[in-house]
Amino acid sequence: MNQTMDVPAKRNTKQKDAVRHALSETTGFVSAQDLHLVLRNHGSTVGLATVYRALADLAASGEADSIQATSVAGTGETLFRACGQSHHHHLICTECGKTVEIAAATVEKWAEAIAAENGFTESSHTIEIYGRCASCTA
Amino acid sequence: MNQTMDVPAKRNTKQKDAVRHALSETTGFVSAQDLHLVLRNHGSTVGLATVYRALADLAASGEADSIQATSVAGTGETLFRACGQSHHHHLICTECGKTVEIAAATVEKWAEAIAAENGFTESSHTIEIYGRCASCTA
DNA sequence: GCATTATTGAGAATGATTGTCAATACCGAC
DNA sequence: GTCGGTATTGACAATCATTCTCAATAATGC
Ligand SMILES: [Zn+2]
Ligand SMILES: [Zn+2]
Ligand SMILES: [Zn+2]
Ligand SMILES: [Zn+2]
Repeated sequence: MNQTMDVPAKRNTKQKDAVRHALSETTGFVSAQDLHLVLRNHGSTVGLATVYRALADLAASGEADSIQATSVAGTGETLFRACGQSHHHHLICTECGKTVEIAAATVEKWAEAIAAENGFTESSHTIEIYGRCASCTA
Repeated sequence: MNQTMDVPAKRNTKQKDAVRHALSETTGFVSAQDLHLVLRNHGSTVGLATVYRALADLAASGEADSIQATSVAGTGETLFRACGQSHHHHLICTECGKTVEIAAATVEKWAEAIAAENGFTESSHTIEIYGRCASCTA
């Protein structure tokens, strides 16, 4: 093996757990800033940078999914959500943020096929569906 | 009609044409900053803010498509590309940026159906496929 | 308990994008 | 073609999300 062991051992901290917990409480996607506010409002003294670091870790380990808030009139912030481990996509309400996880083998195959047809390898994809949920259609 | 005319009449300017032209020259997606550099290197004295404004206009009028550069190790900048008018998606090489426009009625229907099944209306979607093109697979 | 060192938090720094505003250049009217 | 009202421009300041810095703190193994 040529793996120069230099990856710092991870530690469990109250802050990281607090972020994980706060994230699991929310139903839809949230920004790091919003989550930080929620935590502070609950008495936590966690720092903003720490929330960013914790979310980055969760996203890296697959415990959380992240998307870019592009919609309309946004500076494009990153939103996070605690999700199932298996590969899936999202149906998101642009009004209340309600999120439904979507898993469809057919589109996975489609995306894979499109890439292959054009000679692309190591393909990946980004697929999100937006709309206004029943509750918000009033 | 109740349309209080207050939309400022658009004007044609050299700068806007320069941006439009520079954008059409590039084959893949480019950032506003990169496009600004290209223009300056070609002798133009166009300002960065103007390039941003022109690109925003082009994107709004449907003359250009935009995506968020998330991929790997990017601060998430917005990329633009002169595209066909009709609705489509993209297959993008993460290495050289080569872009292929994709149009597939089946996924359009699929996305529409998923939204409807869950009681969502006014649905839209974001679908991009990434990979490494033949030339870059060496 | 103790030493080692990953982690934290406050604030500075960064990078992309947008706002400000006086100077400029379109464009339709004369 | 000239003129005038106003949309547009460009240099720079301002904003916003995110990352970096670094001394202080706390988790882990012994
Ligand atoms: Zn998810
Ligand atoms: Zn997928
Ligand atoms: Zn396109
Ligand atoms: Zn589509």
